[in-house]
Amino acid sequence: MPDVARLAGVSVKTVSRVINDEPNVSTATQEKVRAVISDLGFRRNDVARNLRSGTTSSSIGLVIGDLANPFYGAIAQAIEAVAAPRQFMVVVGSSEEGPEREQEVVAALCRRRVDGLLITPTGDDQRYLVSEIEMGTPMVFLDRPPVGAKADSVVIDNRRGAREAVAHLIGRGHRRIGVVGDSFAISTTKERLRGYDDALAAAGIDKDPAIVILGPHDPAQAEAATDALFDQGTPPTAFFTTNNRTTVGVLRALWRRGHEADVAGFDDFELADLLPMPFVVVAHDPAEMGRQGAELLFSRLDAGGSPKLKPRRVVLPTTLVARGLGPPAI
Amino acid sequence: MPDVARLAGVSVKTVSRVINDEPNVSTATQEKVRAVISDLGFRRNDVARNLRSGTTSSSIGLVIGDLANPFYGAIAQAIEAVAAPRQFMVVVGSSEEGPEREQEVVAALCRRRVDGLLITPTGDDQRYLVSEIEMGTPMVFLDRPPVGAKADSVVIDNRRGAREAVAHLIGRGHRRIGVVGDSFAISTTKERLRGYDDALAAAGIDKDPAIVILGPHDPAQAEAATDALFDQGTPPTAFFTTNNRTTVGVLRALWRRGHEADVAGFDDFELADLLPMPFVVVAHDPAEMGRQGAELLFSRLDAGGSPKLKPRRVVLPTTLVARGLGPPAI
DNA sequence: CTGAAAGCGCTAACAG
DNA sequence: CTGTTAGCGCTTTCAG
Repeated sequence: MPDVARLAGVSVKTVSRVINDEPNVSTATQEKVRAVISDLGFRRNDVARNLRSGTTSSSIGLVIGDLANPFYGAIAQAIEAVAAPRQFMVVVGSSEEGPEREQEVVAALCRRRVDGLLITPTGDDQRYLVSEIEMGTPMVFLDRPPVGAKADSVVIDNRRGAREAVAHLIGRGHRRIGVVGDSFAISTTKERLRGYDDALAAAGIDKDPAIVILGPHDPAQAEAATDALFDQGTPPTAFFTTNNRTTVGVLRALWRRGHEADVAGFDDFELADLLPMPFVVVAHDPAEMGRQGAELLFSRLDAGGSPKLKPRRVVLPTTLVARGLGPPAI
Repeated sequence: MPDVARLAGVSVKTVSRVINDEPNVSTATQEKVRAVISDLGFRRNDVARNLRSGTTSSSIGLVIGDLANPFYGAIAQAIEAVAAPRQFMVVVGSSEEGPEREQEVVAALCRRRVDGLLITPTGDDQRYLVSEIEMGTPMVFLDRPPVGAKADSVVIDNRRGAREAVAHLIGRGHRRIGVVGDSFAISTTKERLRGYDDALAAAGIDKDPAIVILGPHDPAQAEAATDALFDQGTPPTAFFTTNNRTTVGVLRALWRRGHEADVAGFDDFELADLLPMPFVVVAHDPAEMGRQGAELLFSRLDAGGSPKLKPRRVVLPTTLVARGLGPPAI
């Protein structure tokens, strides 16, 4: 920038004025400066700019699980769509590897002084964030609320969605309903299981822990778990699955085995409508989660980031939808 | 940091040494400093740090299309996985809205002084990047090579993959093979179409432009295009589709119409194996594309970013895979 | 082993 | 309309 100033025969401040479209620069000077700028291929350094003005880095951090999972991809996409028009960039870090990684990523993002954080928590303890929150970094939790820290969150009505799904299976005459779900350490799994319990209790059905398998994290593991359920004891006549990964696995196993059971799964997914057997899903809108989370974060930022506004919590609705081909399962 | 120094009774340089694990600090001093740091909740400001040391921001920019598309999601995920162990963050910007947006995002990323760029180009003209490349910003193009600029790229063997797919349809006896594809402005569409032409030519079949529809950008549009092909003139007996979006649309239409034609589609996708009709896909590995692209970028960075190493080009292979249920279509 | 001074590239605050 | 001076928070350089 001093180079530009020298060649244009003006002061650095004038150059600064020109590149920031500030008023009070004569048109002649402007043109001279712009000419030199394009001559030199000069580009403003936003890092230094933000350092000086101190307040904003015009970037938000996104801590998220596997982007290859369309669920997370949709969230990320929606966030970027909200950030872009505001000239904010999104810095992403994967939390998939576990709670330690989550903390590392958050720390790295804070060191870079992102203006705010959007977090899909992995661990079940966010106390490590309280000091950060108190220091005034706005953050919004997506999909799962923070544990041990007060912050905004956007979540799904997990319990109700699960209850409706399982009640639907019961309504179809099932009394022995197995579960194939992701790790119980994940709070959404817990909530969805609570909905399962609710529905059983409401129908006066005793829960049989032997047909509840928690842990499978991808379709292959869920498929194996389903087989295990059939190969020992009295198999379930229907399955409830806690997310799209496990739903896919269970459907695969059932298809292979000749569709021996009904299925109700949490999360909708593409092509669900074209799978060769009927089932139902608890549908919701991941993009809406990203969108609302980002809006929430920006409303905090616009409000000047006073950390003492009480945490807001948005709960997104679910709907039970019939999927798959064949006689509708709803 | 001056605060920390004062309270610890040392100089800022010593604090700097401690937070960077530099040698030559007595254990006693270290402990004193660390104590004050955690007392104050001090966090190193990486922005300022990078400003001074000038060289690296420890971040790479990713300009990519819709992250909600699993194809792009897989790429992004793989890139993050390569960057994370090197302590690099990934700053993402969506290019989906078109070439202008692509340029804006790239400019914003460069102003932030990312160390390198990974780009999935939207436009068909990257001449705007030559000055940036000459200034020494390493960049790698993914999925499509740059036009009008010299840079590394990782692409798929589009032409060969398409040729094999269409040859396969011909081998099954088809001579009237329709195309439903994304915009011809996208270079991958062009290449895949060239493969289609190759296969027809090799079999001595005349191309009928009336059954080649280019433009559909999502499944719904592709579905409508398929219907249009059936509702006017002599319909094709088989379809070639240029990406997973259009494949899904065509399959939807065919299923609705009672599977009146064979299909070969570019790109594999989840659950393809469970769809209720047989078809083939040109499979490849998007994650591998992201991984290799990121590795390429880092190898440039490690090499000090000398812009004059000649551009490398990685071409990823494809395989023809039978998908769907029913009598194998391969 | 430790510190003082200079400065990264830019903008804020105040002059002219 | 334009310029000068300071300084963002840190690291580099060189001197103790």
